[in-house]
Amino acid sequence: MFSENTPVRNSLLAALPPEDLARLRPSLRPVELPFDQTLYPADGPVDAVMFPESGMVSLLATLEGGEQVEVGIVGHEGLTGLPLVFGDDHSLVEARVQMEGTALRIGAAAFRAAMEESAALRGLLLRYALFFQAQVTMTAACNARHPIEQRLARWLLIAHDRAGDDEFAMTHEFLSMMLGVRRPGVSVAANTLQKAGLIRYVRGRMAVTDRLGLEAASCECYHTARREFTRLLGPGSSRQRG
Amino acid sequence: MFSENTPVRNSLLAALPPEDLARLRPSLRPVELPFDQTLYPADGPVDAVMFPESGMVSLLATLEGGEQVEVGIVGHEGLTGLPLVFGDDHSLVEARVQMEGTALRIGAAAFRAAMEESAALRGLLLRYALFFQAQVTMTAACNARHPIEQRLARWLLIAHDRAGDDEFAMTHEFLSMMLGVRRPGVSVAANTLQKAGLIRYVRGRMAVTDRLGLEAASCECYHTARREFTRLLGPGSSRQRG
DNA sequence: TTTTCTATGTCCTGCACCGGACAGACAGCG
DNA sequence: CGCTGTCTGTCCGGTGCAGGACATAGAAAA
Repeated sequence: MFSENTPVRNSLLAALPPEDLARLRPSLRPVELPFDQTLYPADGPVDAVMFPESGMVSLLATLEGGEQVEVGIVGHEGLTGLPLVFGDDHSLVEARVQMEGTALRIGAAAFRAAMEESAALRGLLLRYALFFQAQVTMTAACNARHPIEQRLARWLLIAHDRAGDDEFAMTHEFLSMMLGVRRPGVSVAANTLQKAGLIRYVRGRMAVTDRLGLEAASCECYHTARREFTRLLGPGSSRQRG
Repeated sequence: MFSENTPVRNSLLAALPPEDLARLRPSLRPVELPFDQTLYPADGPVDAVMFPESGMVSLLATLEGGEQVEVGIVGHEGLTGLPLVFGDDHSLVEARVQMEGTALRIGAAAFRAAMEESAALRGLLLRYALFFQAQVTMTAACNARHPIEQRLARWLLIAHDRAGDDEFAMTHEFLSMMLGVRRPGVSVAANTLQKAGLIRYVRGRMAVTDRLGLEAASCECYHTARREFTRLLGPGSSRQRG
């Protein structure tokens, strides 16, 4: 569907052995990820796997009353449609685009076939699934114990990692939904971070001005998840353990 | 290691085709799960998979400062050592026995071999992994939004499911650690549930007296997780989707 | 320019829960 | 029997955040 020489910008695909990637390529179609698009709804069918090349997708649990809580984030380092990796075609959570971008899409049937063909793909995606589990685990602990300001810092770091730019679009209103707190709560926390010189923002534009300071202001959950990512999917992780 | 005719009381093993189970049996050893035993530590190696036949095991994330937050629970319906299912031998979370019981244990190497041999085992355990993910997801949302009383009710229901008895050992102190709240907070919530006639307790003995009422008092998270379990692992779930 | 919309800052009240402390109650043990 | 340890109920002050409201300030539209 696109030239064999086009470099892939999704880390998972990039980590595949060239032959495995080559076999996968004909099934991969580039697609846009427009802001606010729902890739699949909560408690509904999953018809494709997306490998983002840019942008950011949130996974949101929906509670009765309709309120949503973010439990995971996917960018160019991962994939959406995780249930398909497990051989299921149904998702408990909604996948929604939070920063526009592009992705490579593969339909459920083709994906299933590819998984059966390629042991490298299976191993890699299972490691990603384990990382994602770690992310959700840290979110559960974080939601239970950490104050807004630390969670905000964590979220901004994750967004910064995916944005590919120090500046990106982001309102307090939006952040409040992601963190599951009130909007003024975000304003106060963001103000504190801004006064500390870690970020700058005006009307929906957010900029990270002191990355290291922001890391120090966040809870450990960010680092724990990143360390887990590196262990499972970082350089040198493909010669495998168990 | 034990007679081929001994019925297995672990739901996952019981759901295996007889031939697959028979092949697995020689590697399975019955072990005790004494109260408070750590099966594997946080951020440490996982050397075996355990299929509990009774009792209950908590998975606990540890935050800096040493405080622990429960993110998942395993009983006779599941297994511990989930990273081994993903081809990894390391766990971010601690697995600790919270209600004594027994389990069937299989070492990491034998488990790995069994996974390679049996497609049924792989499929089944991947579905369990997906259910477990749902459990952690709901916990993340629940920790973010639900008050102590509802979370307590949810936890008691989960414990009740595993206990195999309407009465079981359970102190407020212990519950407070599991829920990540103060002990008096549990006392107040438990008192409310008791006054409503849903539970009874004295000095470390807890009894569920109105199961349906307790379900009504809990948040939806309990039902959501149970529905997901039924869908993935309940009767008739083995002829597979994707 | 003025109008309108959206994003942000700020204030209020109220509640859930924290951290800490303490007293009563029950159980096991000498 | 009393002693001791553990479990539970309750109260304190304090805080973080909810729910709600309102003012202000950029930005976009007219």
